[in-house]
Amino acid sequence: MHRSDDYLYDQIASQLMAQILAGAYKPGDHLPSENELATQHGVHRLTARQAVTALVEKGLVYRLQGRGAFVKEPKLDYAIK
Amino acid sequence: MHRSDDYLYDQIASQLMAQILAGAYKPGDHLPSENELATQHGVHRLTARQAVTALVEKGLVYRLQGRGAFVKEPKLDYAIK
Amino acid sequence: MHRSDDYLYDQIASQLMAQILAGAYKPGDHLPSENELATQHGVHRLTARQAVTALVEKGLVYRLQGRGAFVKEPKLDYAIK
Amino acid sequence: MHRSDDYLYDQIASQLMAQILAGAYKPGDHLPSENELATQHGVHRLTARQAVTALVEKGLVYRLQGRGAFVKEPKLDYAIK
DNA sequence: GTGGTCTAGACCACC
DNA sequence: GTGGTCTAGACCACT
Repeated sequence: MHRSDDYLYDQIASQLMAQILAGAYKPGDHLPSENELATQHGVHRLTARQAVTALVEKGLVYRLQGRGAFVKEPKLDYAIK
Repeated sequence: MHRSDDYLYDQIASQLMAQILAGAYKPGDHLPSENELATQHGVHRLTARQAVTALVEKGLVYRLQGRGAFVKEPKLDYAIK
Repeated sequence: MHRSDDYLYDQIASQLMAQILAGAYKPGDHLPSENELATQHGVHRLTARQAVTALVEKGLVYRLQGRGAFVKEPKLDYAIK
Repeated sequence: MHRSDDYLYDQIASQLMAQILAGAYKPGDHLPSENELATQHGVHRLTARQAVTALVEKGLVYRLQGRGAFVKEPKLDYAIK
């Protein structure tokens, strides 16, 4: 098990999650693309991608092929985590 | 959506799954390492890793850091899928 | 049916083909990537991609996933076309 | 406290350090990978890794994730050690 | 022009 | 010696 934020992708994921929870990205909003995230954070696209994947696994966002990643409609459960 | 086996990792995953269901790898058994799978199939380790990840997501195997990947004890649900 | 060079991708393909036949790219050589071709010709990457695809279909080059496109060893048949 | 060169990794580190100070590896140069060092010296990769870590701690080299280890620009301080 | 897959090869964390 | 992360950069599938 690893502590959160030990890794680059965790840091990026945490930051995005904070922005989502703060309402900077609202349900249905388009997240920055993997390329944008990579450029913004100075990492490779795959690392940015891992961050988005982490949020998908947390149930905060979903991806559409060829479209991008979007904020999910909150379900009661992710305020609890 | 993509058809199964369109991709290399799907092919490897399908083959491993078949072997697990056929009993070639039994619950608790150690799967070949990512490096072995990569060598056997002539792919990069990451592609082999994606195959194992697919099986993890299907609930057929689990991973232990520094140890390897192992066949799960079957639960009633994966005969159904 | 369309006349050759009606389309941008045909022009790019023709140019690449000329370079290959002239020996600027030799068998086994790595062609410029789709991104490079797109930038060089000021076109969308998809257009550059179509050019390379045309050469693949002509049998002049082959692609390797994650590697790029390479000039084929000439076989008797492509002098005929 | 241990005497230098009591351990394999110290011997490898000393050797690398000598090569750096002799200019065989110059500032910015890429050191051999951990795997190469392990093979060259017939040791386990972890041992090779410890050697590089020792040089990092001495301030002679730095590591970049996914890239390798590189010789540092000399700063006044490592003549002192 | 996005996300999806793949190659190549490195270091990191753990057993 | 395994899986985990990361870089670099390519092609693939889809909108």
